[in-house]
Amino acid sequence: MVTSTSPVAAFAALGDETRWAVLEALADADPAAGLTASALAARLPVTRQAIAKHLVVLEAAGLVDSRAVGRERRYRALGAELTALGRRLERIGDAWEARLGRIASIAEHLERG
Amino acid sequence: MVTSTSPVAAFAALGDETRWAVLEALADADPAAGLTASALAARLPVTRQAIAKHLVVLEAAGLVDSRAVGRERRYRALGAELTALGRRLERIGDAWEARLGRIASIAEHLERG
DNA sequence: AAGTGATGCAACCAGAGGGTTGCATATTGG
DNA sequence: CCAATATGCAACCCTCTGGTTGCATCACTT
Repeated sequence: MVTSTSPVAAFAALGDETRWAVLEALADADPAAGLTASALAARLPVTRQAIAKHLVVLEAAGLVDSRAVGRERRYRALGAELTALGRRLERIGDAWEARLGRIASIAEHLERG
Repeated sequence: MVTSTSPVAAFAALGDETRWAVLEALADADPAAGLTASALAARLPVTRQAIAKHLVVLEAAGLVDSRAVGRERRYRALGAELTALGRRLERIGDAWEARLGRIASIAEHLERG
């Protein structure tokens, strides 16, 4: 797990429609090659610079990968990180539900005396 | 599934530390009773009004539940929604990874001739 | 060597958002 | 009925952020 930053940052990163559009475009692209900021800007209705900023956020959140290839920089979507984040959320939710279950069973015991 | 709004809104809601603090406080509380905005404000270092706004966001995102009890309003954390959201994320991540796997296997086939 | 295309950095703008204070309103308890 | 407590609503402030334009830079191609 290379998940460097806090999950909260990752959720904040996922809390923006444009960023999802970027992620989906990256997921659609050839993972081996990746996509450049310019290529993404061609597909989406915002400037290259705006895309670049989103990519910074996504990379800081660990949801995206980049490598320099000559004069361009190729980005890839990291599905595994998304999966890990999802599992984390799932565990937390389950824990909360479990607590609810315990309370319910205690209440049941009390009722029965 | 009562998940009304878009998942993006839910992620945005989860992209704030204070909101996590609120959620955790709610998860710690007795689920049957819940907590009021005032009670939460007593536990956290922000105003009741700030808490109230966060609760609006969390409820709109479907992560929190509320019911009026006399003159007060009790909030509960909905762990199940969190779990569902987590599963969703997991599925998307897995799909992206699967695509990566397909590409890899195609490449392998091509190499073998 | 020169032109072209891609990136990076900086300034700037407008709107959203987290936070506060203040006040009005409603409901409970004596 | 009256006082106390909890909520709701509104205005306001400041920061963050998504977006833009403009310019400098750097690497590939011819």
